[in-house]
Amino acid sequence: MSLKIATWNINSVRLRLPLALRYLSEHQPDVLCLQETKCPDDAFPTRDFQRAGYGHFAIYGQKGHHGVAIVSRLPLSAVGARKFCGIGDARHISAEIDEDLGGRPVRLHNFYVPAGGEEPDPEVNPKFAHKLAFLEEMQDWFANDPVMRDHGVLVGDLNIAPLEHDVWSHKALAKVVSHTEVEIAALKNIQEAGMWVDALRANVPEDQKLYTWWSYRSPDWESSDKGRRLDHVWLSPSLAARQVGTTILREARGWERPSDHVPVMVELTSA
DNA sequence: ATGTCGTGAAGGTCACGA
Repeated sequence: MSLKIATWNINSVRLRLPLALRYLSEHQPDVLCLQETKCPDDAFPTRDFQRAGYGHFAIYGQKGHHGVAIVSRLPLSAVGARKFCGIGDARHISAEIDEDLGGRPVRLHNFYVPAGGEEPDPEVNPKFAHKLAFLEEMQDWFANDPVMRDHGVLVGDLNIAPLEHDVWSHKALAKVVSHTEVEIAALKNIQEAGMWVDALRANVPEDQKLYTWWSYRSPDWESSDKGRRLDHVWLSPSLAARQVGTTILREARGWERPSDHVPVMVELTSA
């Protein structure tokens, strides 16, 4: 037996509901974490997910922008949504998955980290300052709250591609928001504070290119392949030992009216 | 530097965020 957890920045859950249902049907994750749902909670398409066998929800959305949700066929409990930087802008939700994995439930965190705007200078760009403050608060939280990081899975669109081969050109993107030194250092600090293990890179050597996002602005995304690894799955040590594998569904970028991000899944063994 | 999406509030297109 195993537990399969997926994460996907879907860029509007209502517009792309058919794609979400297709993904669930074809790949059968137990739990799907969504970002950029762009959907108020009372308009979330729970009925459609229920019909597909996913009847448990943890939702934190708002009108227009951002928004996160956990859609599950397993019961969820202890749902929490943390407001970072004193702003309730629907960027984090967590829940416990009541599935026996080594004798205790799994704590799942679903994040949508601020994109950070264009200019990588917190002095002139308040969006970049917000991103850095958000990352620092994540670090403090996981450093100081062992319960929140214990037996945990952290997923989401972290909007940072940390390694050289997490972007199509390390040199071209050195000063582009998502791959700057200061962001990469901040992400590393969070990882260390929470003792998180990077599950995607556990299966793919660091010298191989690995992407989860391709810009809409490139009409030939597949041939030019100028991607970035912005979406992540992190595991606490107790769960890293249970990892079976990960899958990045690159083909979903070529689906009709796609998101610019593709679904990412991790499989954990319960044996 | 360019490019393309989705949403909301207007108002029959544009601003904004990404």
